[in-house]
Amino acid sequence: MSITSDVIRGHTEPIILAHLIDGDSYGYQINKEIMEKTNNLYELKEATLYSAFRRLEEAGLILSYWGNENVGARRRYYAITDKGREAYQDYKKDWENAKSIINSLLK
Amino acid sequence: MSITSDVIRGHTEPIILAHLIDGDSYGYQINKEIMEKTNNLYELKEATLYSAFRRLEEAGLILSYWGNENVGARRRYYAITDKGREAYQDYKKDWENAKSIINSLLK
DNA sequence: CGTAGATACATCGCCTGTCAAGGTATATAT
DNA sequence: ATATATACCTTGACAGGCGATGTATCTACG
Repeated sequence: MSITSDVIRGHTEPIILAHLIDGDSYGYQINKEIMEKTNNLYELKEATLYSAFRRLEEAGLILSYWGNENVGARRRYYAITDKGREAYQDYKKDWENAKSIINSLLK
Repeated sequence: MSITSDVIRGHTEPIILAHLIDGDSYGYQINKEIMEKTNNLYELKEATLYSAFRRLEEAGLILSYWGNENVGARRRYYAITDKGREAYQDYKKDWENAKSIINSLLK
């Protein structure tokens, strides 16, 4: 059983940030690793991924630069900023909070 | 710290169903009890609540009837259906699932 | 009596994140 | 040649949440 769009809403950004905490990466790879991590239970759709990158960059939580591959398709790498790390901690608190609220309302 | 709209998305319906499992109720009361249960951390907005009622009723997960109050404002009561109970169990599984997926992606 | 506040329902229209569909380009394998 | 994998990106539709607004009833207060 996979995860629904509604439930995932709002978690895309923290998921990306969490990934970037381990080091710079690029869209295609982030996508693949998330699928692997979840045993294909959750696939971040490309359109969702790229629109999240735009929002994160505009908010100053990540920054991007082109890789200098001389073979294969070009890659746009993303790096998390200090502001991004802070935001991630906030996100995490929100999530812990939301979890306990939702848990208390379902039974 | 309250809960964000994005994170709550998709949980409104199961929250209402969970409430109705304990017995029939009406909008205003459901709203109040949810606030109490969460110590005012989460307030289901009225517009959200009523639109969820419409969806749930249209999907056959709840049904509604007017109370026979002879004083005060009229109340529209809601009751959960068998189909609603089944749907609630599915929702719960989805939630357990989503929780573990999200947890595995944040750290 | 007027008015404020609680109870109770409802709708309209905007906002925002997700995603299906479509597109581009490079490299490798058959 | 053609398919597949890698890698990026945009557009437009969709749906749920919610601010704003409206209605009606009852109680309390001065």
